[in-house]
Amino acid sequence: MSRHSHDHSNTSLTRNQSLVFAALAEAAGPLSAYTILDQLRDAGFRAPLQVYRALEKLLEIGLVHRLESLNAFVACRQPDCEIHSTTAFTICATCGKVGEIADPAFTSQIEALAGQTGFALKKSTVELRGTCSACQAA
Amino acid sequence: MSRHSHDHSNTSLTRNQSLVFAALAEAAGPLSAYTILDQLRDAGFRAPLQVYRALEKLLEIGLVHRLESLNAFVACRQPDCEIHSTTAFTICATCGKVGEIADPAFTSQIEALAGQTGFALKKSTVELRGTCSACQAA
DNA sequence: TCAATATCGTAATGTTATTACATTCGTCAA
DNA sequence: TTGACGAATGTAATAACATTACGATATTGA
Repeated sequence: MSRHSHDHSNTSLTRNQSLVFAALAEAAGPLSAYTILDQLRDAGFRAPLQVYRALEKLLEIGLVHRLESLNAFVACRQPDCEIHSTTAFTICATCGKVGEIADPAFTSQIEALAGQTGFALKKSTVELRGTCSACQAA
Repeated sequence: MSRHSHDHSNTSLTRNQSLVFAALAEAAGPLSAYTILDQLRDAGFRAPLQVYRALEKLLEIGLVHRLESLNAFVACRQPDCEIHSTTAFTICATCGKVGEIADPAFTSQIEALAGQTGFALKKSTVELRGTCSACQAA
């Protein structure tokens, strides 16, 4: 195992991993690790580490993203996020919902930008804060 | 006052603000709030809030940046960071040093990307993790 | 001077994440 | 089948990061 494929199917999750993923998949927006913990008390979760360990695995698989600017996590909404190396997240200040934008041209530009200074890029964090179109309309 | 100019001169800082800024300006890399606190014990700092309050002001002025993916802070290295609305940070995994890249074309592309989905962009966080050219050479 | 605003000091608390250690589960080869 | 090994789990304690609350002091401007 331990292929770094981000294929979202055919990966067998453990019970804890499934529970954490389900919590995120059903949520309207990002959840903190401790919010997940609280939601899973009834399922037997007792300690933060149970959540963090599941998250670690889910992040590795690519089923979940971490939002650095929120210290929170979201389920990946893209069917094939392995194709697009860089995902930009839009985070609405009003409704809290998170969107994912995967644009190959954007990815290239980030790589080019890093390349200009000889920086060997490993991972990009792009988080855009603002107001989503729905909330602007309202 | 409360102009949102990012002009780095002609702003009068209080004692606490100056101390915090000096700590960051002299550091080789980003510092956490608690590291700053420890460094300023001798100067009379006793509590985290003294650091956080100074940082809040320095961030507002634009003298300091917050690195979300590190929970840490750096002094702004650009003479005129008000011109470039979006700064991309490169964070070296080896030496810990942080670089700032301000590219107008990149800024435009991020704005365009957000615009595609009708997202009203307020603030962008772009943090690139990898290895700087110096550390690759070594 | 007086009021308004910004800053400061201190303590307590809240939130996020990790370390340490012991145990259990799953798989696979001998 | 057994037993060895790696992955996953359970639990407690602690570390690291950040904010709330409250009161005092300083600065500024009408």
